[in-house]
Amino acid sequence: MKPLYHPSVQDMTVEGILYALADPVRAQILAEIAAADCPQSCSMFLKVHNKKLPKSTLSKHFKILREAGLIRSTRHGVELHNASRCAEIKDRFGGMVSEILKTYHKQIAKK
Amino acid sequence: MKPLYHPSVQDMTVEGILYALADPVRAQILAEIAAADCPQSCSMFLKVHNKKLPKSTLSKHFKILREAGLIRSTRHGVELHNASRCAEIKDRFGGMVSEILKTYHKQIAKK
DNA sequence: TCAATAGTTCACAATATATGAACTATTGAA
DNA sequence: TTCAATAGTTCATATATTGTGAACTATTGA
Repeated sequence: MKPLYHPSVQDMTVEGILYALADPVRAQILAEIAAADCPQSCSMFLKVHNKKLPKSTLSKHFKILREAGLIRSTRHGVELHNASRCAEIKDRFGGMVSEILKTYHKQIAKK
Repeated sequence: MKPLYHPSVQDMTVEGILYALADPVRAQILAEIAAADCPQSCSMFLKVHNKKLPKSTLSKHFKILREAGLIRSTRHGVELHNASRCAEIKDRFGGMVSEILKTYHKQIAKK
């Protein structure tokens, strides 16, 4: 299988991150990955979110998060483990990303 | 002329703001409006940025910022004055928006 | 070897975007 | 008043992007 592309921190861009997080589904995926204490598989979201999304769509969401630099995906057997890169990117983007997730969280809580 | 739509703060969304700011041109427009001490016209950007963008495109960028809730546009004679709504939205979104602009600024400075 | 599972890629229909051209609104001057 | 100039919007449409079912690849365990 083609290796998964992960940008280095210096190749990441603000616009790439904002594009990735402008979709509430992706923001929620990142929030759940960041909140979990172990890496999460893609299929976990299919189950948790009740298969509302086709898996090709979910796969693409993960790819966008990965190529924006927000998550790191590593293969473990048949599945991918997705971990947040928040710690790694903190110097350059961390405050922004956590503000975004925090503000989404407030918005969801309000509804 | 059709009145310009401005959402109330409670009708604004995180995704709408991120969508608007995921475009570096729009982020720069907002940064310049927020940094200026008086409201800025749309055509000012045409001049400052050397007419690199068609005015229909620029008009659309302003509309997106406006309808995301980030700027307020008021007609003064033949032109629109655009002012940042940062103060007004600070409670709900201010930290996020200023982090985004700050992070863009760092990115531009680095290049 | 084969079935099961996880995820990706492909194809393409549906949707969104950018921009030149035409249009509307306002002003100031003749 | 009319008219030209200026600011900005809207329209039409060509181009690009997105979402998704179907087909495919990779890995594992039986």
